[in-house]
Amino acid sequence: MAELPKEYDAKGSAARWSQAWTDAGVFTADVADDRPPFSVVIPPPNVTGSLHMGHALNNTLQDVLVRYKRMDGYNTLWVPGTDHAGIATQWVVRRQLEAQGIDFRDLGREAFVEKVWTWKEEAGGTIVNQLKHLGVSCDWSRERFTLDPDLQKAVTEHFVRLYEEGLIYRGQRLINWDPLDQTALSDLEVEQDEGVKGELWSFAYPIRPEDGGGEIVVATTRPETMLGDTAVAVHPDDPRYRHLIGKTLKHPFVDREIPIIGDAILVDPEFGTGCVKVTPAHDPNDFEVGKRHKLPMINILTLDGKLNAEGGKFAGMDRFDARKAVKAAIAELGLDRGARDHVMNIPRSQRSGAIVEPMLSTQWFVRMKPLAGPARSAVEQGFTTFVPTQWENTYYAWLRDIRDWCISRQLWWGHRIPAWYAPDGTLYVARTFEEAVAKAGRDDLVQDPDVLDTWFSSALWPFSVFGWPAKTADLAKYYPTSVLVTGFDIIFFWVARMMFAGIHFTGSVPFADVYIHALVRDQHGDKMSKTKGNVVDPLTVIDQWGADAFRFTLVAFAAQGRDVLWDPARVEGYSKFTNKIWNALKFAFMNGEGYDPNGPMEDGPYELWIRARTGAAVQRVRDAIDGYRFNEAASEIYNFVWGEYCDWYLELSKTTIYDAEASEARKNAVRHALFDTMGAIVRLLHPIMPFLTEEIWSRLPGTPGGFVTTAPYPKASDYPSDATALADIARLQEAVTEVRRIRGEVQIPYSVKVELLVTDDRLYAALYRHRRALDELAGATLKQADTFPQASSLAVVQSVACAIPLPEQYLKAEIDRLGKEIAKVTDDLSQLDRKLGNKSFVERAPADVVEGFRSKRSAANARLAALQSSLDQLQAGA
RNA sequence: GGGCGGAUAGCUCAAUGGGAGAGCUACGGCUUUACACGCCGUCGGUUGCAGGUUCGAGUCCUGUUCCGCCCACCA
Repeated sequence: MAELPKEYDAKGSAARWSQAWTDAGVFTADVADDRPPFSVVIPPPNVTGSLHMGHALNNTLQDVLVRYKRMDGYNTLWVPGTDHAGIATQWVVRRQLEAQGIDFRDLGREAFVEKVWTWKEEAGGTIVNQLKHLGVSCDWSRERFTLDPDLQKAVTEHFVRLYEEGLIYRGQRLINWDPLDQTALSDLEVEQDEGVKGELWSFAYPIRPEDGGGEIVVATTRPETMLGDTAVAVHPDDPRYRHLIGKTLKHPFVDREIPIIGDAILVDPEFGTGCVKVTPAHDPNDFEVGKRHKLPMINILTLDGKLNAEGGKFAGMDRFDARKAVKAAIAELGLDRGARDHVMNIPRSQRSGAIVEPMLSTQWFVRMKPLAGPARSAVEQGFTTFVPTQWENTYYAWLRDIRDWCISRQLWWGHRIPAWYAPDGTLYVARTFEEAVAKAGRDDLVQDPDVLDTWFSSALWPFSVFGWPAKTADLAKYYPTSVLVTGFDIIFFWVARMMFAGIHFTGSVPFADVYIHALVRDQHGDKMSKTKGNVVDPLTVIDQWGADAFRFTLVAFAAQGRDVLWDPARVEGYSKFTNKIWNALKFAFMNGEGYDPNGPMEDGPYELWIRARTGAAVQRVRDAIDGYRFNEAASEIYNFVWGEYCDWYLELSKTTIYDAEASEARKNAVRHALFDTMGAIVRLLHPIMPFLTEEIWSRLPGTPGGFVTTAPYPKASDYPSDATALADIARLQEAVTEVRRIRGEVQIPYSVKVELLVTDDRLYAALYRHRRALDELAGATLKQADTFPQASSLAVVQSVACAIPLPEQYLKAEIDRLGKEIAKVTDDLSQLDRKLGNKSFVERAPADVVEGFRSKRSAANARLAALQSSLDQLQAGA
């Protein structure tokens, strides 16, 4: 038997096996392999990113599925890759340049993009390397980047086709403008800062003297926008103001006359003064009013958030300075009508944090309604299933109320919009410049300077990675993919968009299942964030406890529909699990000398038992993974390994190993069970703990060789059940546990052997076969007896009273124990009596349920009687 | 304003309508020859609250409180 290191070397194993797998190309999928495919595309992390807990959880769960399916005989492919992440990446490089005193704008577009590429080549591999530390089994030969030439082609195709179908249009709309990044944003990229304390400030617009004079009071949270007001609206049925509709106001600062209009949709007469200032170019509601009433739409802001020439004397001021200045100027004119506290939401850019301005702007949009419908019904009809299903409602709700998607971004890093303009402004959308020139019949065309929303390219990921629009073999084999594993935070950003893009362009849903996992939070349930300082770095955890323990922890935490509350104690605990397994292996090695997998074997009851238990565990683990109940899979393996294989089988195996009279065939059978069960364990566990299991597999005698990662996943049918052995060992376990409890409570150390006296012939005969086990596991010597000595402790096994003779010193403790036990059983019994005394229960409950309670009652009765008589006897003697 | 999720042992979490469990912690014992990163045992509960359905509710229904999240244009 080969030498086994004293401890498991997590780091060494990770390095060794990662390399070995790569060298052997075991994760490289063969498109010609005609076994059924199982394919997954990674949610591509930002190329700027570094691995955080969310990535770790996400990729561990994918790896569990992928490794499981690979072992289980599927042609398995996991496509890795990264996302170019427009805004985020542009910022990273922009800041680096700023640190060198360079303004990226001075560099010019081409040079800047060149810089970003250089940076990407140098630093973009960080997250990929970090993923490898986690042990993911991606097919790196198929790694993709969303700006790869092929994927650019796919994005262009996507855009052009949608444009040709009338599903993409260019138009002037009110969009979300980020004055810091100076780009438009989609609705999803804007977050609301909720419950901000602000003020609702009122001022008066004077009514023209020729319209009768007087004033009308309006309120606003953004005073500076009054510079863009082109109307004041009242409710058409409001008796207070009805008569003013059609009259005109004089703007106090700019040379403009403002009509009073009636609008029943905008105005709630109950709110504020019942009069609303209308700024169509800077408020979504007002924009609609502007369209309804054909009002002028006056943009008062520059792209960096200052007042433009329309701002009159406030022109050039920053928007927030202008706010104060406008208020002051109004007050000077005596038009200030006071302010009151007001709690409001402030829209901020998800990326930059800047306060977003609604701004009238010409941008590119995707018409969503026609695309959303099929995406919805595909899920409704079950072509794609969300796990847990509750997320389907979230998905439906978003698609139901969807609005058009603003896809143009005023950035330099990203997919350039395939649209060209002639000098006269005529627009040509084409796949290439040449195609545009051909369409235009001239070559003095200028390409649209904007790039596309990053998510516009991510939407194609499940098929662009396979070469779409080309009809590749990979596309035919691996698309649609089997499952998408992702977090709920990008159901709208990504999942929904992949759904409609996939359905629209390929005619089929991009994945059969969507498994939605939770967020990783800290121990207190708070979101991890750099500002809070509660971020846990996965690489630090891996470094300290090893990737196996880390992955096991993540999987054990991944209960459906629950957030993961990170608790460092759990990793420590599971690192002990790796140690436990290693030591079990060590035990097998120490006693495995002479093992011959093909030699004669004679199984004993314990071998039959562990085989049956293994089969049951295999089935439970398979069921759990099949149902995406990852935490259950982890806990089943944990309990089986620790609670059955180690706690029971290893101990029971000693009865043969240490038995000088046991035959070689018996010993060989035990060695086989030790190694074979370990072989089942490492295969069962491999998807969760890839390195430890590969390390063990490589050393395990009796395996066919090769990697565990390509070994077949255990099947329950390989481990036949055996009802006799199960019942037999259950009885033994009951006896051992009973003796141990008495030892524990009466405080008899194991150094003191006890006798277990049995009068019942059948029980004695049954336990006799296990007398060595009783000795080994409970320190009890089995003896047949006619009567029990007065000074003894009571052990009840299978409702039969047995006795453990006790030296004088333990009798007091035994009396206490019996008292407590009697109280417990009495209580127990009274509940059972109550239940079974209930006529309706006995009549209406299913027979097997009633029968179950009856047998529990008779067991409790027997136990109580035994306890009572034992106590009586002891007290009589005392 | 609408919607979703959660609330179970000190902590983190389980429990197809059939007597509420596990791990960790705590407490007691054990240097038993794989493992003290261990072994054996014990304590610990009005399942947020109030109703209802049912022979039977942590589980289903109604209401309610707290926590978290998502969506939404009230100036």
